[in-house]
Amino acid sequence: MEKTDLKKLAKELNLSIATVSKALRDSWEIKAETKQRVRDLADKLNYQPNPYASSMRKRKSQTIAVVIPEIANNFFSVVLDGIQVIAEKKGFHVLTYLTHESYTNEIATIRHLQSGRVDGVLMSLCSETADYQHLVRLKETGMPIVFFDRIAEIPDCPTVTTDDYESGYRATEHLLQNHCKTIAYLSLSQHTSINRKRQQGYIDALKNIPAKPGKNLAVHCGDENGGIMLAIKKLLSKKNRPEGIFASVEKLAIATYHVCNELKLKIPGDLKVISFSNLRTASLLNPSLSTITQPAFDIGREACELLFRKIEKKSNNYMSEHLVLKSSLIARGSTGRI
Amino acid sequence: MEKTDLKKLAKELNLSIATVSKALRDSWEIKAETKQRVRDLADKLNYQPNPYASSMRKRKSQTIAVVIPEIANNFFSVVLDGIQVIAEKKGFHVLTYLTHESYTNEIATIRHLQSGRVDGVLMSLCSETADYQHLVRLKETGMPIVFFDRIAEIPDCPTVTTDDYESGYRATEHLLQNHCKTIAYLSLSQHTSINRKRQQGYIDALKNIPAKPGKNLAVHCGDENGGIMLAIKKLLSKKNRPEGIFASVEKLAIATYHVCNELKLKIPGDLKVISFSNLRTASLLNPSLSTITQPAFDIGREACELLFRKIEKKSNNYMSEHLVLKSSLIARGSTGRI
DNA sequence: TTTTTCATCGAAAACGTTTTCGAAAAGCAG
DNA sequence: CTGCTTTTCGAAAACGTTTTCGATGAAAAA
Repeated sequence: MEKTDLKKLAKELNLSIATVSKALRDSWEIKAETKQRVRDLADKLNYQPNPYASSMRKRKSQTIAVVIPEIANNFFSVVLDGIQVIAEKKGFHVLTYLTHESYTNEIATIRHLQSGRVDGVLMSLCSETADYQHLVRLKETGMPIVFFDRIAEIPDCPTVTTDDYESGYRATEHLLQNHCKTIAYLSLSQHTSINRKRQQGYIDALKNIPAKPGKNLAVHCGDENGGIMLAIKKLLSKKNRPEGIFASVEKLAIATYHVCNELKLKIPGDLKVISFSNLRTASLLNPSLSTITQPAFDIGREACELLFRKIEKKSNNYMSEHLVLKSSLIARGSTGRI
Repeated sequence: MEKTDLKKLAKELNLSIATVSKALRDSWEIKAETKQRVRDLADKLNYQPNPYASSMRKRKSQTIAVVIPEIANNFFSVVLDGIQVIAEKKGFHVLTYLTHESYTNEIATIRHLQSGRVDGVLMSLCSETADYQHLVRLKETGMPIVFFDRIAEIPDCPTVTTDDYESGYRATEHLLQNHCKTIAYLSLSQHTSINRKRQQGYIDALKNIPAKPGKNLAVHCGDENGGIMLAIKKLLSKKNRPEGIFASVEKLAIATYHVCNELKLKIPGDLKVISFSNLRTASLLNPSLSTITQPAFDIGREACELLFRKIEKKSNNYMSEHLVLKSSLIARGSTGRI
């Protein structure tokens, strides 16, 4: 059975292509009875309009792109879930692109997105990205972009983030209250927006709290596994190793657990750990992991809704919302008293 | 700066649209010097060909669809990673669709895929799916489909799976060897291909092993969280509760851990647990979780490569490969002696 | 009756590519 | 200089929609 198109329907019904097209989109120009005839045959022949022809003619693709550093990651995969739910509700399709934390990949992806393949872009920067030229160029073509989590500071671009500064502050405070005298801050890269804010929260907590402040100890580990393990092992092997670790992303906490196993360090006895994390098994770890948990699903939902508002009424160009959702600190065993 | 298209390039260069088009795709018909002129201007004006026009004309979209039950799932997100890597290498785009374990959603998605939006489909069935009509119809339109993990038995459809029967057998055997006299088998649904094979392995292991066989105890929990917790709680509250649990998917093991916490049951003392799982923190759980781990990334990679072979040489219709990768059983604390 | 309006449809021009086919020019052999 | 091939390009027809605009006939208003 070859594909059925408008022409075929038209011939079969003794109508013009134009009439069939209008009937299918329920135009007022077409008589009710004709519409029904058209719909019936369309159903019978299982007609599916060619999305590429339609997209070309209407110059919109009903498609959005999601550009993220990685997918095998609890945070991003849940965000994507939220995005998909909204997109599906709007009848939009979702193309996902992974940068794998590579700036070069990000450039290439963004460059490609100039083609008009998508009507909008949802994006979280890769850890290497320190320059926003490519994103500014994309934005200048009129492409609606919404950033989430790892955002780019670009004028008139909506963002969805969490209260990273406050969370960083509270996490550090939490460690201090649990008697950590020295606290290390772990991150992948110093470039990302989230790192800057979380680290600033960490620094300010160390400064402002009257209890004898641990010294500022920030470690940027890079994003590949070997380097992370090495950096943490080095940190924890020093004779004056920190008493607490604040991991700015989940994989650093996981690595810390593994290193502690290797070095026979007890959590929370020898080392207390808290981490940004969306691990669903945080409470089942040994010991259970204290986390700052971001509302990942809502981030995806809100970012996607923001994007659709941008897509639908481009006129409202003055709109530049910055949505900040709240993360929640959940204290568990890894920061508990011995 | 308005978008640049072939017409604009042609006018600027005093060439025809045809020539510019052919120059950009490096046709032999075009003089080297002309090609260079065209490429230079295209670069300068940042020309990006309109993918929809191109797709319509060439009748191929350079796009594949991935249809999976959920994305916030360690297994599927890693599979997707593998898929993306291959797709990107081939210059293809990836549309993802989530069925959220709903048959209705699956039907709608598959129906839409008849439109020609994609050149091929990678798919894992939702747990409700017991009937393959919609998939057969899609296949009959000539759409290349490759199933992975939860496959549909449809003639001439390549599949990528793991050795589910053997793994089910080995997992059960492992529990028996660790002195479980009664073993419950947990699954989401009895419809899926993986469930049938894993459960059959379980049943045969119970039958074939001479040591006093535990009785066959299969529980199908459904796929929503409340139901799962309830079913497991009911199972473990019975006075003759099983001594071992074989969870056919990760979320059932997680739920089991939570229920055990609630009921004050000790793992592995009161209950031993093994599960199919791609949890990266399995070794860090309390207790560490014995797993059958599937090579998720490779499944994605292989499935995608199979799909591209289907897409590229449709002629080879006789090809109907069934790739079976090996899972690995990793014994950890949850099945250990007390 | 004549003129206007209204309801219903169709012809045709887009949308931006790719590809076929023929034309022109240039080179070469005779 | 003639006939032939080769090189290089352009005209035009697709691909399947959507949309504008005009045509037609019938009903309503004059």
